[in-house]
Amino acid sequence: MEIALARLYNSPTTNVIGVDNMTVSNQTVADIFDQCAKMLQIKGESVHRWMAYSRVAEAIRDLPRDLSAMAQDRTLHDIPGVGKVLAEKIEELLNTGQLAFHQELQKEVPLGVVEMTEIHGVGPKKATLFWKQLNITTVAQLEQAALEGRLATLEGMGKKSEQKILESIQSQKKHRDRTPLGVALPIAKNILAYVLELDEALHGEIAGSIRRGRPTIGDVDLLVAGTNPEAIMQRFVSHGEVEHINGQGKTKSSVVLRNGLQVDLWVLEPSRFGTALQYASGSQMHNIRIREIALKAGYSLNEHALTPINAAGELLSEQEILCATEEAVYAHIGLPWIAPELREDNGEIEAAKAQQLPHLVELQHIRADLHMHTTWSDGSKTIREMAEAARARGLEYICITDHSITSRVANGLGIDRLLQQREEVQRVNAAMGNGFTILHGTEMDIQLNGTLDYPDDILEQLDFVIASLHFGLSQDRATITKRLLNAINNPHVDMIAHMRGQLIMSREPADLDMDQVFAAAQKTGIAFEINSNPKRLDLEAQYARRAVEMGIPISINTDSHRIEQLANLDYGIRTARRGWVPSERVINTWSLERFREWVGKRGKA
DNA sequence: GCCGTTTTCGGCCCGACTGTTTTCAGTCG
Repeated sequence: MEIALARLYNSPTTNVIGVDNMTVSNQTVADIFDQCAKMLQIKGESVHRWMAYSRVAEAIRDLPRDLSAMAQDRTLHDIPGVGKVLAEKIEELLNTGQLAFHQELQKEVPLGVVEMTEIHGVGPKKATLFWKQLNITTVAQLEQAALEGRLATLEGMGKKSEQKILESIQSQKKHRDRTPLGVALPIAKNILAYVLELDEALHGEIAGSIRRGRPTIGDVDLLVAGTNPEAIMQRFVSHGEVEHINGQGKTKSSVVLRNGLQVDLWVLEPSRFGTALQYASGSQMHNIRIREIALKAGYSLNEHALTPINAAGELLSEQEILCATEEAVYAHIGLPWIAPELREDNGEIEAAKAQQLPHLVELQHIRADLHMHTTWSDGSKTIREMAEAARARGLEYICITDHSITSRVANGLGIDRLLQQREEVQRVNAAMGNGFTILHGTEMDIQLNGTLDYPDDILEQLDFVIASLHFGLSQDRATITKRLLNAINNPHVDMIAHMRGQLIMSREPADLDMDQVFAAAQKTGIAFEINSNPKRLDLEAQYARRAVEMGIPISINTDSHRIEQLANLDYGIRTARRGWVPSERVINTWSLERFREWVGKRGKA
């Protein structure tokens, strides 16, 4: 996990004293807790103490509510890992914009030393060594010292270590951030396929955070079952995109690609594939919990096997249990298989124990795509071409939802063209024949003042109405929330698309008051979209989960502007599964009849 | 610092790889 120091420093909340009318974001609290964890670690505090801060930071990042709202409800203790001390620290941050404990720590450990530990190959011990021995307190100073050969003279260091640190600093300058899922997944598939071309590589899986469906990826984890690890590893490191080999062993190797992405490969014999896949899929916190449960059941669990432990606490290695599948791993410790997208230690283990895991939506459950564009606005294909492509992908119905008039750059439709388009939809529908239906809808803009682009008497005539925020996304919280509520409260609007307006790693989400938004949606019965475009993946999983818990319907759509984008549905499904979304709650898994009935009950024919 | 069909204290997962050692510490996942 990387700490975004720049973001933390630039956040006004850390510099302002005595703020009362300023909201401290969840992100800021998480960043400060992460820094506390790092500083405690450098200070040599107990691993359990600093891990407590790190765990809570991670939990806060995945929270679907504002900490400030939770503090008012007195529900901070509901966050796993938050006890008396951390709840008080969160409240201090929310109330004052700063944390005295954090500032005290900074007097003992310079933040530049924390920053050094973010360099690959530099941990708390090395960072402390450079700081205490050479008085180095910034990454720039560390780079200079490495160039001058001063690091190699230290105890426990040598020329090779110095060179590695130098390379890490320089490579980190090129590639600091995480990688979007939409970039990492195709690369992972490509490299895995390349390795599997080798006869000795029997089968494999993409593991890690890609398998869990996270919207951004730190590194790619691959797993291969095979009989000749050396040959498989050699094949792996000889892939054309490999720029640097971090390490190459018999069971694990790690490389860096030309684009800066790190890829790790584990190779195990097929009989151990299940334990290895379970291990490599993570998350770390899920695995810690699973291994604790294994211990209570009398086993030590690692990536190779489940090993029984006798009363004296000794491993009975000769009795180890091999698992070729993940199902076997979970079964041996008394749990049903848990879908990888749920494995974040976010309640999935408790649900598994209670036999209450959700029946998650799958790609093949989807019968319709309710959000796509054509040449009528900014799409590249005609209604007919989009329909044919959707039918070829196995869908039963689609809804054409071109932009409305306010999106002038997207050639948005005025009322006249919207009505003309309806006639063409009817013509193409007839031409398509039985067994496939094209619905006519719109993706209607919500104007800056909250006004909708079409009047109610026009909306009434459409099969399905989407409302979207496309601009003015940096309005203040009260303004943009009111604007969105205006759309949610219109009975003719059936769905809000890509609600928060985020673009992964390039645009922050709008500052919506999500408590108000969810409450309004629960009242009106409107659906929320999970947009499958890998640049959006909006709603994010934690909000999708909250929607499910509140009974708000979900729709998973591609927002396609080109035929190839229809395949993006896979990303939306992964996001929905991370959000614990069961298929019966997804309106486009329903038959056309049921879907029409649902829309009809919302106030239209 | 958290947590509890081992509850208010004593626990809190497990192994691979590298470089510097000469048996292991540090880092990473």
